[in-house]
Amino acid sequence: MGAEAEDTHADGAPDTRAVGSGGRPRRVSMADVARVAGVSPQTVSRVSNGYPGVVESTRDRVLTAMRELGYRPNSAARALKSGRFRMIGVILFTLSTTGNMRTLDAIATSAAREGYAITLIPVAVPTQDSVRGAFTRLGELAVDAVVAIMEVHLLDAATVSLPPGAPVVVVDSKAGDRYSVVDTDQAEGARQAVQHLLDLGHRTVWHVAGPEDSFAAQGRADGWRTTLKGSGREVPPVLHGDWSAESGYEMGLRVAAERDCTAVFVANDQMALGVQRALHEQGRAVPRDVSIVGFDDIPEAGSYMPPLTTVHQDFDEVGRRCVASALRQVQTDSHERGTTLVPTWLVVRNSTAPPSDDPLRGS
Amino acid sequence: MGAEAEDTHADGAPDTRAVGSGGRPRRVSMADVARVAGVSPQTVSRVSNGYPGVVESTRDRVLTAMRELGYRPNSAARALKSGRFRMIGVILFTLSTTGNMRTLDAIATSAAREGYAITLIPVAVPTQDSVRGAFTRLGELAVDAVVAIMEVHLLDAATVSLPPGAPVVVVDSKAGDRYSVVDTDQAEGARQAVQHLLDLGHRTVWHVAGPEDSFAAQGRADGWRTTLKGSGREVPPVLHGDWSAESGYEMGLRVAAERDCTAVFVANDQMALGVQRALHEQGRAVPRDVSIVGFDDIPEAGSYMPPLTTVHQDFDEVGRRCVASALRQVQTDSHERGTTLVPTWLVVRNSTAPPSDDPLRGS
DNA sequence: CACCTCGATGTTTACGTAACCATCGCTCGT
DNA sequence: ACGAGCGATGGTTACGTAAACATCGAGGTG
Repeated sequence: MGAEAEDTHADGAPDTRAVGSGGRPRRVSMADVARVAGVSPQTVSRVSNGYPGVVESTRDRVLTAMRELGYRPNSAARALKSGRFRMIGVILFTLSTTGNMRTLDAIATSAAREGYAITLIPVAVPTQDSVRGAFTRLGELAVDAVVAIMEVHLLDAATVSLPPGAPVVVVDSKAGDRYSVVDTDQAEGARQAVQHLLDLGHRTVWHVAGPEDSFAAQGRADGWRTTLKGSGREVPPVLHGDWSAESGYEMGLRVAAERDCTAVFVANDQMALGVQRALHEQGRAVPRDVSIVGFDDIPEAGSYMPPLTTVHQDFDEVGRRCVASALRQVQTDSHERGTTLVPTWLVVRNSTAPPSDDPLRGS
Repeated sequence: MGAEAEDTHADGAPDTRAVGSGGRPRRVSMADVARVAGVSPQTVSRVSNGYPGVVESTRDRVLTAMRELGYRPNSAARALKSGRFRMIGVILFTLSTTGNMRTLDAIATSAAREGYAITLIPVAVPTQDSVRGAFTRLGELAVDAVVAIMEVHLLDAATVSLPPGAPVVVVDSKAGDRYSVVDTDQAEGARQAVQHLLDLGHRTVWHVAGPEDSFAAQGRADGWRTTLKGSGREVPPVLHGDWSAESGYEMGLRVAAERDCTAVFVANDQMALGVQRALHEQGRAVPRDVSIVGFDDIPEAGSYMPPLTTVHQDFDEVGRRCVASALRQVQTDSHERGTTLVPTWLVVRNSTAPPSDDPLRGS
């Protein structure tokens, strides 16, 4: 429906308003609909918002008039009056990491189900109009709530100033004492990965971590360390990558040089790909010589060579809970704190096996 | 800056307005700033928008008052008055394909540079308030322009009704006769891939395509077919995947069964990963027995085993041109048509080589 | 020296909506 | 039968901003 009013040029009947050069047609307003339907603008408002207290016949008349005129509510006016935008802002540094992207996707889907749209809040992008000496336009973000996918201290330092009073939900951070925090249970995920390798009989497990300033990376490294210590195992030095496959390759070379190493837990699947390649190039077979467990369970993980055993992150659930918390705060005009952890689970594929008795390996 | 006014509760001086339960503090408006600065609201407006015609001393006084009160422009009121939202809507079905995601990222970055934010327009998501018999809230999208990342016929069929009169830019589609279309030069990219393989001495090139309803997939398949025919080569049957590595694996098994096949052009890098694995499992070495060229040049492509030769898509440039066209239309209140193609280039890595003289392969 | 011009600033108004309150007409209870 | 009560609808107003127009004062020109 609505197609017949979609294109004012294509329709048989020419638009009644001036469409001439530059003079925009001035959108159909409630008053127009009210006039055609023979009711007051207020009744149109009630119908438009689905409020009760409008008799069926009147409602039909209004809806017909709306269709006829191609009426569309003016969200600016509505927002001005109601103070609500039906919009959630998502603030992040980059879309180019799988985790951010999938979290965003989940948030958008979940929000849409509640009738909320998503605005991307760009960060640290120098705007051109700064030269005009005016306040930055990006400060006026028309959002009812904000979901930040970043470490809290980065959020604090960010150049955006959040709308005061707007609820904030944070992903990928601690600080549950200040905001509502939703996150994957990084430590538990790491534990699942490490325990799986220990159960297979590996003496210890190496770790290729993400960048040091990432809270997710820290959480996974902590979980790895804690699990090893809890089992009384030796804790090898941490190797830090930057989430990229390329950095995984570099760390993989380091791992390959450690002839003792029979098992590696890699903090994300992209780096795991690089580790696999490095091991392969160095003649160390996966999983015969070295077992690998990744993190994320990206769609491609099942197509690695060999298919990657990895910790599955439930991004959809993270998104759902973010939106749920944000909207709860918006609707009750309250402020939530505390941390919600979303469970992970291990997906066992072919990159892990018991350690072999390879005579090459010393001691 | 702004931190001192960020939290009305924390400050020493209690807010002069009622902050009680539910009664929100009513934001600082231009009138408030004007009163404090001792000027008219209009002058505040001029300063806020960076308009000329305000003397330096007055401007300073206003800016000081703004800072003092923690003033933030009300975008709803601004949009209501000006009719502009400084917002671009991006409409797409899913974020879960690399191409969509990277295009979105590029658009967001490019838009931010111009002071525009991005709203994600979800498609075909059933909303809860449909039960209320009201118009869907998602129809009121507050955007000045729309970028659609999808085939045009899908856009037409989509459940969203675009704001009438708003400029539309389309990616991944033909229909330059109706809209402004920006896209990667799929055919040329395919040509580069196929020509590279032919130049290496391969007799012909097989093709693992994307889904049939994708315009990008069609464009790449057409480019492949045209290049082969142009060189008088045999055109093998097209194999269709769905962009996923898993589907690439399935098609890879089919390719591996074709003992004649020495070269494959795969329509994206994820599927190429699957093809690699299938060939590997079937004992056909890459690139010795079969050469592979992918499409996209995702960051992981260099970490495949072997590193993948692929066609690089310049997503950033696509995003830039989308935003440029959209904003040009917004600012001049015009309607652009025509197609802009963004060049691709071949990135040669290790998955391609001249065909070997493997005796297994018949004549 | 009166007048004109132009730059700086103020005043008025309308943008489209929804909350609030008023009004109107009907039904139900006694 | 008549008023209370209630459901349906209308009238008024304010949300915060920016365009259009008005005003005011200073400096230049004849």
